[in-house]
Amino acid sequence: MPDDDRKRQILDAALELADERGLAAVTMRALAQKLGVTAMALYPHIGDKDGLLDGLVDRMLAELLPAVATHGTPEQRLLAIGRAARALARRHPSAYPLLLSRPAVTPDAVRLVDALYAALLDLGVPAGEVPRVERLLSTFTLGYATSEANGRFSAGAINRAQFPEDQVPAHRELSEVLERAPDWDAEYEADLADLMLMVRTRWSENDGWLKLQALPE
Amino acid sequence: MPDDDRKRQILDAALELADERGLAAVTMRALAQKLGVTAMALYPHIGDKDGLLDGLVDRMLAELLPAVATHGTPEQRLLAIGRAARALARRHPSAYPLLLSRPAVTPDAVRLVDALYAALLDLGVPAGEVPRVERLLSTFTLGYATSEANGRFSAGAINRAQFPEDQVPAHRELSEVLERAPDWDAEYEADLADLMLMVRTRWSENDGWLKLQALPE
DNA sequence: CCTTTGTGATCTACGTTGTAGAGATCTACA
DNA sequence: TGTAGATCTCTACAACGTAGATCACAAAGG
Repeated sequence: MPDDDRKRQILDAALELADERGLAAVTMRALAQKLGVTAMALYPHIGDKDGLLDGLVDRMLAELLPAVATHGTPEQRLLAIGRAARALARRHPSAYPLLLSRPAVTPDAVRLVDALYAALLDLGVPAGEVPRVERLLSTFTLGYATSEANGRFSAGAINRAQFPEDQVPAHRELSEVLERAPDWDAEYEADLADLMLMVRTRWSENDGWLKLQALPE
Repeated sequence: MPDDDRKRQILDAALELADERGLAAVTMRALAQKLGVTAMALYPHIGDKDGLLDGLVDRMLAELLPAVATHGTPEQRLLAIGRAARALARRHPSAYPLLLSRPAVTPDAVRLVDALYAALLDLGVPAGEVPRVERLLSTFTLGYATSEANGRFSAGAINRAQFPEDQVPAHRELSEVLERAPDWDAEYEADLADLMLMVRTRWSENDGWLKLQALPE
């Protein structure tokens, strides 16, 4: 039974490696060298490469956990986690996308989800909808930072010019807006605000204000 | 200058391979064997492995493009694209996550984004906010299917039991709900509905109804 | 007819990856 | 001193992406 402290050392080094040189640079050999051992020395601690990546997910979630607060309004608590998630993504842009692609079932992960459930319940979201809304919010949060990290966003302006403009009328109409480089921090904050508005509008503080209309077929 | 038909043949085979045996099974050698040639024969057509994956992104976006409609209300048009995106993810669960991790700058990609821009403009979203809202919606759509494909969602019930229940009070409160296996189709539809509600609430059909409050610090 | 040209595919080979398997080294307690 | 258990090392292998050189063959020009 390997030492758990050693495992954390390994995961810390792996995360550092990912931060410095990208996820692709996290190879068994490179990681081992950083720790002054052989690649094979890692296996008893982390299982295999997949186990290492799962460990990174845990490691990051643990880093996110302090953002869970018990004081404040439920909305404040949701926002705190949302903001902490983005801060985490900023610190570990290469590793963060792993959160989207690997299920997290560690105690820390469950605790985090529990905090989100609790906040949503406090906000007035009916129990039957809470897990769904949690998935909606966490999916957005993880997807957004993943998109940022992988450059999905920042590649629009390049080849817009090479288009016959009448094929992309909306782009033309928005050309002035599209010139400006977005402020991603402000954008994320605005997104959070909209999502909070959505939750509030839908369920709390306004019973009967709006009824969800049936969606058009 | 290699033949473009050949390139599409290769991409079709690669997508099929990914659908059948997962993205990890899409190796140069395996793909070449499926086509009855050598691995090196692929290079003139697709560049390199990265080019192949970019090609898969294009291939999938092309498959999504027919969902772009010019008739119907803007809301109907947004929903049509959202639903088509999920159908695409169902058809190509292994390859779909690539859409989140690779910028798409092909003509097809721009055309798709243009359709989303146009619908949002028609819905009354102010020009300055349209790109942001497009990113919000597409991020959710891509992230959701990616989460589904990678099993991020369907792993909660397993180890909830092994917890000291007082550490996860919200889970306990929701235990009945969490027992039920979610209907993912219905959930996605409900998410789309909520996001549509968000857009409508925020900008259209209700000027002055709701003012976005400043977010708590 | 032969030759040239060019486009694909092939063959071989290299460095890197994850990891299996066997052995070495060290610690601690009898 | 000897033995047990844990930790690391050494060696080796199959599979990966791909560089470089070669080859097959169809179309075009004389």
